[in-house]
Amino acid sequence: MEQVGKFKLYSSEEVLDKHFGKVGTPRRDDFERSVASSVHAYELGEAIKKARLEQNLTQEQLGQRIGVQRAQISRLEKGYSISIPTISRVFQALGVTTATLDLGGTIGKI
Amino acid sequence: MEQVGKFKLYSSEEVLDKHFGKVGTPRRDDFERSVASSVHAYELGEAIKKARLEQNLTQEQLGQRIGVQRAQISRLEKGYSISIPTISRVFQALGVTTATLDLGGTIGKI
DNA sequence: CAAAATGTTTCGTAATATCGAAACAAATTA
DNA sequence: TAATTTGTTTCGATATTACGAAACATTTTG
Repeated sequence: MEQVGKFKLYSSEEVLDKHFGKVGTPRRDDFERSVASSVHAYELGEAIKKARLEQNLTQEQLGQRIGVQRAQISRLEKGYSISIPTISRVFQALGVTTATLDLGGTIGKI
Repeated sequence: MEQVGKFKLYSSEEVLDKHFGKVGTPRRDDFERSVASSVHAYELGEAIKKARLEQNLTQEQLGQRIGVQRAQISRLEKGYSISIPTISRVFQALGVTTATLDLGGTIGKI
């Protein structure tokens, strides 16, 4: 692992070892045989939604915290593209300080 | 910590505990007295540059891997805003699978 | 030092993302 | 079930980001 300012960079091996175990272990072998998955904005939206619901907030209420309509929160949760500044604002409003994005595999629209 | 698809969510406390130690320890107390820092695109650019140089690649060569001019790589490393799909493509081209972005504190232009 | 390679910046255009308004849909509550 | 609340979608306007071309600057190499 490597630190650059606030960013930590991991090699593919490090991430795979950590998430699926070393090469030769069952889980890792399963992974190696599988197709690499993509990161989708959808998943990011799911994360936002989950965090919001755990705090029993409506989209309206979350929207008020960052100054947008509930329609906009809906769009973000549905995964219709989202930028880093927006991610920041939303997660900050939810008190979530860090989000880890796995950027490996085939990357689609996010 | 909480997992939502490929995303891990941490509370502010978890992140602070991990990075600076529990409340009461010297490092943490130093942090508590300090001003929360921002995430800047600059740092992300620094991370890209560092990863690129470690592989002895020129901006031209990295650009070829993702199909852009060296001018574009320069801009990304300089931190003139960068989107998630772009982060994905660049880090993937560099073989970096995961980047952790700390989204807490006051977020500036990124 | 001269030439080549590498990195930076500006300009302009194209592609993406933001987001309110307002209609529509689904879920909740009285 | 009727009313209200909550969530979704479309439309259109505005803002932001991507990025080539090309000029300029810096660094490296012969």
